[in-house]
Amino acid sequence: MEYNFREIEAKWRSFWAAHETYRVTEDPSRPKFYVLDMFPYPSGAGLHVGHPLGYIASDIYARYKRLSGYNVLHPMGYDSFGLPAEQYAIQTGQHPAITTEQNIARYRDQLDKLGFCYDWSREVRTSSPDYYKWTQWIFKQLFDCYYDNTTKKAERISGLVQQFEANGNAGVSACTDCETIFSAAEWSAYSPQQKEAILQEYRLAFLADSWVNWCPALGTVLANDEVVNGVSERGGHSVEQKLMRQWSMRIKAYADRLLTGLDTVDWTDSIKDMQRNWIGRSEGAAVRFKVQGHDEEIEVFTTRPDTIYGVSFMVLAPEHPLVDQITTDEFKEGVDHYKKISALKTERDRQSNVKNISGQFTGAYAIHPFNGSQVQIWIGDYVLASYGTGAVMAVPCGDQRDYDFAKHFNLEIINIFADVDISAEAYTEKDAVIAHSEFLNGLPAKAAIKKAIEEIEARGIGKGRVNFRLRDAVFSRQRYWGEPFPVYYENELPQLVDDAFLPIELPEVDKYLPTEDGEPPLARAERSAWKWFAGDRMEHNTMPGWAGSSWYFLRYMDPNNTQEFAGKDKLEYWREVDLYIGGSEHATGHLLYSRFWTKFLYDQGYIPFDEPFRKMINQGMILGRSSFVYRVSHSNTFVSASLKDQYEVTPLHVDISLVENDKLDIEGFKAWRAEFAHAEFICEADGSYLCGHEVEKMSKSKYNVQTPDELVDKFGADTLRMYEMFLGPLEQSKPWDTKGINGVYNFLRKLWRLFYDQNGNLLVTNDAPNPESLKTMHRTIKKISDDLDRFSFNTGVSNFMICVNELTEQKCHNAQILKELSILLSPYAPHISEELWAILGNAPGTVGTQPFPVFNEAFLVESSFSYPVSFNGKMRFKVDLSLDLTAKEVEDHVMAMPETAKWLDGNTPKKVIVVHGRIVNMVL
RNA sequence: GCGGAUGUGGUGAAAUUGGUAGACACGCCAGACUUAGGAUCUGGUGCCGAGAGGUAUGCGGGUUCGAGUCCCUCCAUCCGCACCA
Repeated sequence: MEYNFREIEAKWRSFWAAHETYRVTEDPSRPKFYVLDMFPYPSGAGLHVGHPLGYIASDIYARYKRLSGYNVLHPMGYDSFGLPAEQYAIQTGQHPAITTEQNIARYRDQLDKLGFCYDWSREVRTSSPDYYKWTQWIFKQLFDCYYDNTTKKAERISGLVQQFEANGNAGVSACTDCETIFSAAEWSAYSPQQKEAILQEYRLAFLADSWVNWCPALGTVLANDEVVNGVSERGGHSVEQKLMRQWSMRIKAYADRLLTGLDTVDWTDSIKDMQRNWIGRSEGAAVRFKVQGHDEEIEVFTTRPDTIYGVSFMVLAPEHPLVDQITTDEFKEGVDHYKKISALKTERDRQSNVKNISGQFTGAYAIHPFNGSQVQIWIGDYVLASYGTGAVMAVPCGDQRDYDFAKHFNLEIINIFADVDISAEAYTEKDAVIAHSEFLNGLPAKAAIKKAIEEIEARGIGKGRVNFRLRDAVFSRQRYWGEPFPVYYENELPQLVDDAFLPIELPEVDKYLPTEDGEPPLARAERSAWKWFAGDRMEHNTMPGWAGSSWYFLRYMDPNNTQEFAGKDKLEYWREVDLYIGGSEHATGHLLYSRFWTKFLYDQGYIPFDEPFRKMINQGMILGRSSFVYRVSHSNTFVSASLKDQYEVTPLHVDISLVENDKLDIEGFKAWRAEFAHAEFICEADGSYLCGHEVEKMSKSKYNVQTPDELVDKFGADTLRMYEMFLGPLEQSKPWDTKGINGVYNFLRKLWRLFYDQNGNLLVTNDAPNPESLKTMHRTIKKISDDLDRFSFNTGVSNFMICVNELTEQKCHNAQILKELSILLSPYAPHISEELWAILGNAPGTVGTQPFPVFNEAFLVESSFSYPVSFNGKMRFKVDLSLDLTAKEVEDHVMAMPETAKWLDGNTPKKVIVVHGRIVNMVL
């Protein structure tokens, strides 16, 4: 009887479903373990073989932890709001909910085929009203809180208002954009509109006019992490800077804690560093410069206050609010022109023209706060409006960009470094001694920075300050398929919808496009289309994709709770995710936002932990292996790979299903597309057409997508699971190649043959296991658990192969051994393990809840060791010696051997190193 | 430019603490068997060499009895960030 994976896998899939084998409930008597996958966006293309890589690893680990006695939470769901379903809706008019539903069904089917042990009763979907009710609820809490720098946590706005009423805002230390200082009396005199405008500058979720990444092609704003190389991450459309009234999240408030929290989690250095860079903490000082002839002052941020005597000019961002005020009539035209050009430039243009120095003098002068000299004020787009104060003090001798700017516009360069040559470039190291700088003279940079800040503060012209690159995250999108805000407007004041009326559900609209006047799609909804409506209008924006994914891991703990986002007892039991597996592409998006929300919910006492993901592993990307045919230019003739250099050719992607071992299925190719029906071929000598190949990202457009479905169909889920693990270390990215899958398939068949012979006779015996087999088994137990503990799934598969090879050699069909092997293998290959477990006479469906086999070192004890004997570190021969021999006895034995005499060639070794049970080395 | 990672056979890779480099598998070569199968079994397979042997973990150096592993210089590839003051 052959290994019939089709029958076996179908049988156990339905058994597990019928018996709810993987359902979990809270159980205080057992320790918990939470294993989480990054939930997928259910796209129309379905899963390719790259997607399940991480899911397989986490599934193996979850099963391993279950065997080890843990109560394991291992859920799955869908990040089901998003762009593709909406684009499809725009094109076809079909409601995105329908597309989403279909895609989810396809995903579920594909996931089920792989035999994952998800507790599907806990499934979440971000687009389900039962779920986004709580996304809206969390938004409300963020709206109703501010960040208090004194208590170092989020606090309620009502407390802030009390402070304003009692003392104004002078004594409040909060994370805010508010620069106005007001007294209690002034506060109470403000109109409701004015009060709300001020509160918006404190709220953690707030409305503000801000410079945003506007993507005209998508008709929406994008967050910084959604803009890559100056174009939109999705679709690659150009992005420009625009001042718009948008919802934002004051993530800056958490910058410091997001940074320090990284020290407490077990993530890779690369992800941590990406987040650190993204947060971009820099220490320095804010210094105010007076503008000659104006009351206004310009504040700059610098990390090098020690170089302040090197300031020879100042540069403002073109968008800086004071530019118009200070520009003199003479330069007005030039400044206006420059501002216009900058505004038209897309983000990409600004980035790609790094070496293009441009700027414009404003005609205004600032007064140097220490030496009183006049410094020209310029505008230039190398200064960013959104970083620091949007203005810099230019120190050409110490900053290369300032240096280049000064050279280009022939501005003064003052050298304030002792014994440093700056004739060719700026000196940017922090190790020079400061000169020509009055009270800073003779100090090395580090001491000078400290001294300069003290002096700046003493003179009241500025302050030491820590600045972050991290910007507040834009939180609204001009889209249909996202969470509606629980907000309505009265006299243009945003009002929160009462909890009792949540969720605010998406209203039906006639079209999914923005309105003719550029309003978001929700503006199309009739008043009656809203199930709940108040005020003058509802909020028309929707939340971004990262809203729902910032807290989904909490909902799995209590997915059907209608009273809370998750019950206190459940949160207290499951706590943070113990193991999170997913791609590293979310380093500065999802992984930062979910940490932010977690810290906020912790501050407000809703959850008992402030980091969501204790340990994270980032699986590598599985790349596709694309195949190419080579079309001779201006013809319908294709030339085989080895001959292509003799022609002028264009490579074309060809569907990998038409190619086997680089050989093209010519008839299939002709039938593939009408344009190729009459193609001619210039072939190899043997008449075959060879394709070229290249490793690329897997994508539909490259025709290199391999779906798991066809492989499951051909080889079974257990084989695919093990093969994906066998490919190499989980974290490494690797090209997909099915060549080796036979090896894994053969392994499972070989395993099967330990149970049945070719004629279907059961071979299992019940006699006592022999010592050899026990040794094999216990060595395997040790290796498999060690491999799992260090997430080395690929060597795990190898060790199973070694084990089965050895047992086959030993003709071992012993029930006790095979029983342990079935348990051991069940995390990797759950279907066949259940089958074998049942064959051995155990209760069906219970292999996954057995105790993990106990390693007994006694079976491994060896009496002798084959010592490698090396000379000057080169191994020459081996000798079997008893492990009872002492080092001296080993040495004596080896010295007496004829082989030793041969290699010594008459010499006496200077030294003989004997490491007991390891090696003998002679030093000549 | 800054930060992170990775370089080992024809291929995917292994070597967890410095101790036999290449486990396991693919592929390839030779053979056996046969109900000719994507089957199974046996032997071989880093490179050079007929062999003895030599040589080999990106390059070059160092530490050590002994280095893929530790230290230094350099090179290449991949990923992330990038006018961040």
